[in-house]
Amino acid sequence: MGESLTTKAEVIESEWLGRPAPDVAPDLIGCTLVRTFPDGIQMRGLIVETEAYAPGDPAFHAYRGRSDRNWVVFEAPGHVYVYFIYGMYHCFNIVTDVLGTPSAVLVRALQLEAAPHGLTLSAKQLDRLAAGPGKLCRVLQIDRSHNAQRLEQNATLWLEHRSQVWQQNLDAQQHKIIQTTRIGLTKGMDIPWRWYLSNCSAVSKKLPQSSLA
DNA sequence: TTGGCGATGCTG
DNA sequence: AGCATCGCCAAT
Repeated sequence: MGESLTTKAEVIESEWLGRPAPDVAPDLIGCTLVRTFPDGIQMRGLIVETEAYAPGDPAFHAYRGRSDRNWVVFEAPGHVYVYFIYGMYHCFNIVTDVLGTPSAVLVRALQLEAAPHGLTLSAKQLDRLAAGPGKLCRVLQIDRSHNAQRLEQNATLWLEHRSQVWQQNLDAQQHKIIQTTRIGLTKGMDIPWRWYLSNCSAVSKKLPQSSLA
């Protein structure tokens, strides 16, 4: 009974990520990011907001070619690209598409399954802990030491596919995936490569530039 | 409720 | 100099 609804979480393989970032980014909404800390404790969060960065995109770090910072986004799908910004934040990206084609998805927000150990939080407080790319990295303790690592099961970071229940709810339009323009950019502001889960309080609240007109 | 700005340091 | 950010504080 209920067998079809309790199937084990399926790990996302690099082959699944071997597509253009604007195809992968919406598909990652509803998937789960799993972080294992050095002490073995795991933290899990539903991906609720993503942005795509792809060749020819003036907002992409790789727009002007390979550099010491961005070389990882030219690697095979399934690598992690972490960069440091504004002197105090890290941003976590998933490398997609084929080897040699710079392509990445910025993971902007997670809905955490549980509060970090020792913290007692309301659901609302919990939803704000990883609501934004910098906050996400802070709570998951992701920094440049994770750059160029591979996403695979039992590594420090890996991905799991949408659960059947989540997919069924999406199909039944219990929730929706909204597409908009990206956030915090001075170039490529017209490209609608941001996706987020509707009615989710774990999505970052900031509005894209284009919605200000 | 919204908007402007400072903190902070790496990158090209 | 500019930046794929965030939280504070002032103005509304």
